[in-house]
Amino acid sequence: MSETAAKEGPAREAEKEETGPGHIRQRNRTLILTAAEEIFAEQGYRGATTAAIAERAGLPKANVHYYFGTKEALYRAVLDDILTLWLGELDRLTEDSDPADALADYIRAKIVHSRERPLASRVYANEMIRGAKHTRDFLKQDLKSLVKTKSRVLESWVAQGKMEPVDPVHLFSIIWAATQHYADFEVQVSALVGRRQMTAKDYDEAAETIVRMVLRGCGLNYGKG
Amino acid sequence: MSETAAKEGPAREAEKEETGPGHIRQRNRTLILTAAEEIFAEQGYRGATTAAIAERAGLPKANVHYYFGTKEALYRAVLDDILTLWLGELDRLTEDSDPADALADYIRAKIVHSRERPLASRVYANEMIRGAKHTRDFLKQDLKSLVKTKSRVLESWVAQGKMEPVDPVHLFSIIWAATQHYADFEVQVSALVGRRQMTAKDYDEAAETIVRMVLRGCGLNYGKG
DNA sequence: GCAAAACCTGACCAGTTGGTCAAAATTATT
DNA sequence: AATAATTTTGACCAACTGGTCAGGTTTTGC
Repeated sequence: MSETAAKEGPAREAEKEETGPGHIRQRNRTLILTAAEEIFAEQGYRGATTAAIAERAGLPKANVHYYFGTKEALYRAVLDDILTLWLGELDRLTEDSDPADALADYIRAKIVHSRERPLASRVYANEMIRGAKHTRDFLKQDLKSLVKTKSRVLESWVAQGKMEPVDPVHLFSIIWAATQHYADFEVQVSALVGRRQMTAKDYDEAAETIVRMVLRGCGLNYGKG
Repeated sequence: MSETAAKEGPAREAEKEETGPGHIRQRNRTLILTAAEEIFAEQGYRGATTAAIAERAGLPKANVHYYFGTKEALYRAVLDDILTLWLGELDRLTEDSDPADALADYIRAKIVHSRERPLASRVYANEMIRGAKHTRDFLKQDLKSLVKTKSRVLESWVAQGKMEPVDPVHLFSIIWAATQHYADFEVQVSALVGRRQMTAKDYDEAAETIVRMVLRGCGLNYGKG
């Protein structure tokens, strides 16, 4: 994508008072990006107003436009942050790792993400639902080639006799759908488990259920299976 | 919910020219509801404008307000339609049916839904992502009690030794997530399979992959499993 | 055929929106 | 200390938004 994500500040002590050139820009951009992620997740693209984002960030509206220009540029920057966060996630799937361990680890990591950064997941889900107008290139290039790479890993696992053949696109789709569901549809799942908020145990049980279905679906052992 | 869904017109021949009292109301409400589902799915609640809905329906904006009053009432009517459509969906899960057959049928039916009415799914997904402000009661009452009823069916299957125990809430969550993903994230899946639009075969393969994982995850037979 | 009910709609309105700008305040550089 | 660069912000604007309404047209019931 285009905009650069929030970078680390100067590697100083963990002191509040940062100094040096650009530290104001750094702080305010982060404030705005965080606020924007919240508002975009809660209200959708069109529903989010720059005024609401500014208020949540504790800055005047004109300041938001000073740093990001337009609402659309800010939205792209938020998406950039999310995609950067998600991109390296598939690293644990390698040819010589154990399929069951690798897939289970990946699923559990994705569930942790759903618990810890549900807002990011919701912004992304919103973007997909509305047709991925700002993410077309990412999907057709970065994500597609990443999936292609990882498909070869799956094929090698199959060739090594480690697992049954499974269509990789559908496998990833199911894993992503199931794990992100706990972020995007949190309100529905919460209602069904009868709690105002899901507990850590709820998320763990969700992860184990998904792991169980995926592993057995791939002809791998899980529990009694 | 409150508003009534689109009802069947008088059971006449399949003629275009309907007559009789209320036929105008019937026709225009359907036109507006269909247009509204499209616009709400594409733009989200806030992004959808009554003007855009009216234009898509081929009617002046004031006409939309004549039939539905407010944008919010129209949105609730659209949601009503969707929920009514989805409510009777779980009927095939009964105590004396075969778990493998019943679950497989249900998953395949849900995938058909994702293919044939993706817009409805997207409106619902959007509503969940944004916190289900208009659907709280449905979630906590109708859906929760329905899931509770169906949980007893699952428990009876387990008691009959037909399948392994599985947490019903997570099982349904995974099924819904995986199947609806093909409607909500259609643009992403399309990009990954490398087609502008998914084919019927793509949907069938998706369904079979989900069925395979769910059945084996429940300790049921599927293919070589 | 006629009155009542239902339907239609252009014109209008008050509130909101993303975005601009110029002048002031602060921070960085020399 | 002086100058340059960056940051801050209230005031402003044109476009758009959901919603209203009065007066007209069509459909319905009898």
